[in-house]
Amino acid sequence: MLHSQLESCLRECVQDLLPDADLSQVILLPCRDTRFGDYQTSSLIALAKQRKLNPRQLASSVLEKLSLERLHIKAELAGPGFINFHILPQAITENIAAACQSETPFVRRAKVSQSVVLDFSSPNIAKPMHVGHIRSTVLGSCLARLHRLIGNNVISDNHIGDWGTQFGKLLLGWKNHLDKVALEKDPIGEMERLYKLVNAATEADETVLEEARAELVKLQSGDPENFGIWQQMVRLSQSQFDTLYSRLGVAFDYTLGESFYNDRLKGVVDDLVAKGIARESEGAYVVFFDDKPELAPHPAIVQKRDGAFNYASTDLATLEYRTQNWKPDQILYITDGRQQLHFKQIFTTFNRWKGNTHVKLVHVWFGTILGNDGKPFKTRSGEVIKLADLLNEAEERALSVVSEKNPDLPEETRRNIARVVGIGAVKYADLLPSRQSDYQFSWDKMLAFNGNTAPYLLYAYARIRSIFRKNQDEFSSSFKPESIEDKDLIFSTPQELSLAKHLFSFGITLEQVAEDSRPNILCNYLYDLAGLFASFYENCPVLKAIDSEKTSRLVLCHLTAKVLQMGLHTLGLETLEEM
RNA sequence: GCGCGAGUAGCUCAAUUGGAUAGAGCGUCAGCCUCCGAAGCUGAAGGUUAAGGGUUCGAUCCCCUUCUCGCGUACCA
Repeated sequence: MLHSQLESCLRECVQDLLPDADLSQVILLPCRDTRFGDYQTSSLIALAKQRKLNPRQLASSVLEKLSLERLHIKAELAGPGFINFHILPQAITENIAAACQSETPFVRRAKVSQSVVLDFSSPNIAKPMHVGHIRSTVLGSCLARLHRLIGNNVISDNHIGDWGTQFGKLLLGWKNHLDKVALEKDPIGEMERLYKLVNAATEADETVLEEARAELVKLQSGDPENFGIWQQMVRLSQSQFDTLYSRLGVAFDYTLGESFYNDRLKGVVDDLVAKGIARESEGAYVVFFDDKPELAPHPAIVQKRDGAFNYASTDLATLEYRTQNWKPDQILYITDGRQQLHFKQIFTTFNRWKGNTHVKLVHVWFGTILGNDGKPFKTRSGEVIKLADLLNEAEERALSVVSEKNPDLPEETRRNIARVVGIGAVKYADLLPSRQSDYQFSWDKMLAFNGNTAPYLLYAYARIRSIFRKNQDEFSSSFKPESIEDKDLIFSTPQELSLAKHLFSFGITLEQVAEDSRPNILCNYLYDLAGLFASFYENCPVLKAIDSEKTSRLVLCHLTAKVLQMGLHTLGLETLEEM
């Protein structure tokens, strides 16, 4: 990989000159403004400053020591102490030819494979998955794919909400008001109806609430009848989840819900109390954070006054289980930003409880999806939007667009295109905004065929595939990328050069995404790639070119398609041969 | 009150975490189909990055003050 080779060279030079320098501070990045060069480092300015050296002088001594002939890169000193690097033509052909040999071109596998646990999606039993589950599910599965692609070891775990006080009301409703026909037809809808029914009744009548509590206590103490009903509710819900996950192309290695940790909760709290981490306060067991100013006003309850456990105790038990059984290097929790305080409490408590385990705990939080009015996205009547309805509408809208643009395609083909485009558009629209900000949901923007959208990227891919179909039909020539050598290649137009160089940055982009769990960086990279391809496509005829020019352009098409496909798959999108 | 976010072109959003002249899409205006998919491409106009101060070679980004909005803040997750 050109970038990492160059960065290593740079670091070696710095080490020779300043043996005690922290090399992780020496960073090489693709140039923002390509007029200056292809790669740039500004690290030497900072380094010189720390040591009270003249930045330009330091940069110039580094420059003298750098020998880049082997890499075919030209370097120059600029401004207050930048070094700009220009990729020479030989480096481009060599690296493009090398990429042709790879199954995953331009991707750099991790030197040391990390073990990463991802906690995402986490829907609740007996409730429909709704718009609020999109971001966690889409972002989480994207990160899982990303870590696998760059060579990490991934364990995804769906921590479903299958235990809690709501089951008292559900059980009461199930026993007294269950409509078996409705349950058959729409299990989640029926369970939701039961919950709402009983919930309303409890508000009107105190005794109903008592009955519900009694059912909950029976469930918790292992009453066979209630346990059996609960199992049914879990099974019915899980099958609905599975339907949605399959539409979304999402899979989990484990589904260990809250109930899995039931029999560990008491032990967790006992241990916390024994170690002096939690203590009794106002009847509850509570962890205080007096030594941490930001958390001092926010103690965490690990066992409620009525003796019940809550999500803090469950999350601690879960964390203990995961670290003991899976020994991960990192655990990523992909949830709503509103849980920031909760996870700060959990992480702090866990570190105090288990000492300094090496596991890195990260709360990957995200903002809210808003409607056109800038308020949380709801239906007109104020209801939460169900995920299934959202996906249906996305596919319907996509189908009507495809049918309008391409009426001659058979219906089955159009439906498949609509599926890929519709679901892809939902996912892409969710991953594109920087995750910590809220974003405004818009069908029109999402399914537009221009701008930074899924359809635009899928279109770029489909156009490339169309070139290869035509190449075979009309020219009956077969194209074998694996037999390409650098001497077969020549790139001369600015469009070819920009496109080729942008391909080189795929690997570093993936690493940046993994570093901060920010897929929008990948979205923007792919959008730029598609844009560069589009202008290459306008300016550089492929099939009409001859000899090495044609080969070179076919290679660029091939690698662009490959990178687009890898990138889109990482985001969770399928690709289409035609659309 | 405290904490976490957000405030960037008319609108919706970016900006490689301190880099050189802040970028896209929509909308507006002007061009490009006897040419591999026009679902595309090229160009123009549009900015005191909420306001003010500070740090330095350099600030949308870091620090301080102020304003506006969202979320969280002892027993729901």
